[in-house]
Amino acid sequence: MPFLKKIALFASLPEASLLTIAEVAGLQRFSNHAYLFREGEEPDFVYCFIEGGVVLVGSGADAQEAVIEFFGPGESVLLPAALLGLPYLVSARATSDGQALLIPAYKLRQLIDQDVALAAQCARVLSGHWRVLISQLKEMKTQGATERLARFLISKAEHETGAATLVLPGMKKEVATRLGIKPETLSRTLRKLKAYGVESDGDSIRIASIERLAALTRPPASQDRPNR
Amino acid sequence: MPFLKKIALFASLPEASLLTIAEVAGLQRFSNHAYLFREGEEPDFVYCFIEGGVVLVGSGADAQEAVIEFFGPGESVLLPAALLGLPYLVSARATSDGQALLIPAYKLRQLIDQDVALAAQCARVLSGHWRVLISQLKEMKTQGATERLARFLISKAEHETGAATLVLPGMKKEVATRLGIKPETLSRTLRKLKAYGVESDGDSIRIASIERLAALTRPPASQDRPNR
DNA sequence: ACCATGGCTTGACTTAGATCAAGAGAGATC
DNA sequence: GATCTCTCTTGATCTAAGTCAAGCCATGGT
Repeated sequence: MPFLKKIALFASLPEASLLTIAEVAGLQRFSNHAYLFREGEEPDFVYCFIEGGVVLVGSGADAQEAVIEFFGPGESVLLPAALLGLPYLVSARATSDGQALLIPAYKLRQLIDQDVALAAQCARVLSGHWRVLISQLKEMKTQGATERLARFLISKAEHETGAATLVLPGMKKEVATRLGIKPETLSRTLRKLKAYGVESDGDSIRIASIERLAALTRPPASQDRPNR
Repeated sequence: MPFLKKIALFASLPEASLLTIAEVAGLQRFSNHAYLFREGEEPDFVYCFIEGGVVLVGSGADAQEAVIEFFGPGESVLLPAALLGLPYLVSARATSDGQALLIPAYKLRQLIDQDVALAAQCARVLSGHWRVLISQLKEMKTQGATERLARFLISKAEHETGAATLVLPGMKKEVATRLGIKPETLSRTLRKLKAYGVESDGDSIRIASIERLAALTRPPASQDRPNR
């Protein structure tokens, strides 16, 4: 199982642990827009993406969807539900064709109490996930739609300076709810960002200068604020 | 150290682990409104509350504060930053006098690679925290201020049916930003909830019927929706 | 080739919540 | 006991984002 090494959860584990995992892991292909699992279900597996990715969505009341986050190759989802044996709080919908490694939840619950390396790595990966959510929550509570979109785009760019081109990790309407806004508002906000050097064509985006865009997110701070 | 048993992180650990932890843990008293640590600092300790609690706040641009969550007795904060050795993303301000157990971060980073029981328990506690944040994010993205307040109040009540009395876990303005709204809006929203049997006096709240309040959060769902 | 379907954009209008402003109480401090 | 400061409330207005509605364009099926 060469690709175990590509999954953050397993990359740093010693050979012994890898072997045990390889024994219980299964491979699954999935196609775009397919649901890998749904909110409320009992957790059967942890999903680790080798290729392609998913979006985690929570379905609020009404028919509203709340996109929590996008996940791609090397990342894992559902560790929390699997470890605690509690129903999923979110559904996962594929954002492309791909394949994932599935680790049975009950196996993981056994292994984690026996294998220090695995347990410690789980704790570290979960810590990272926690920090991602904290950042998102902070943004939701303190920034407006424009700033959030700007930071989102920057976070999807590889480098942090100069120009960048990137592809949105999902449909525009998914990106919209990830940002906590409606698709219509995303459309308009994206257009507003043209003035800051952001060109969009379908699902690919070109940022002329990341610095310029970043300047948007922290208000001038000092004396003069031209307009706004 | 009898109170190690009262901390969720340690409650289920075997004697051997408890002893190692007791050796490195220190006790600290703190008083209301004091900052235990601030955003951006290097993580020195994990904090486990024996008595009293804190609020985790992230400071967005400008002077805006974003309250992430309240933590009280038995709970721990900062595990993620401590395990990863990354700067805190939030500050912690006491919401009452109290005392906390401090575990040095570097010790924890050592222990977690040696003690399965501890590592596994960290993973489980972090899983729980992750789920709490997911729920909050979902609410932020799909519900209005009124619904969020209602669910918040319900979550602070001990039982889930009948009447309940509760004390807000912090100042009203902290509760407000925890909910992602301004203090003024909290005031008004609280008043709106009077119509649903919620009486407030200072920081104590009386809910006449939790079921009635809960009904608010899931819209009628079926055919007829009176007004709205 | 035709017609659905569904995603995206754009415009006109509405609204939930923010902002600005003023005042009431409750502790502190001198 | 008078004054400051700080939290909370209430009222009047403003605005960012939501809603409703129409149209465009790509995709996919018949």
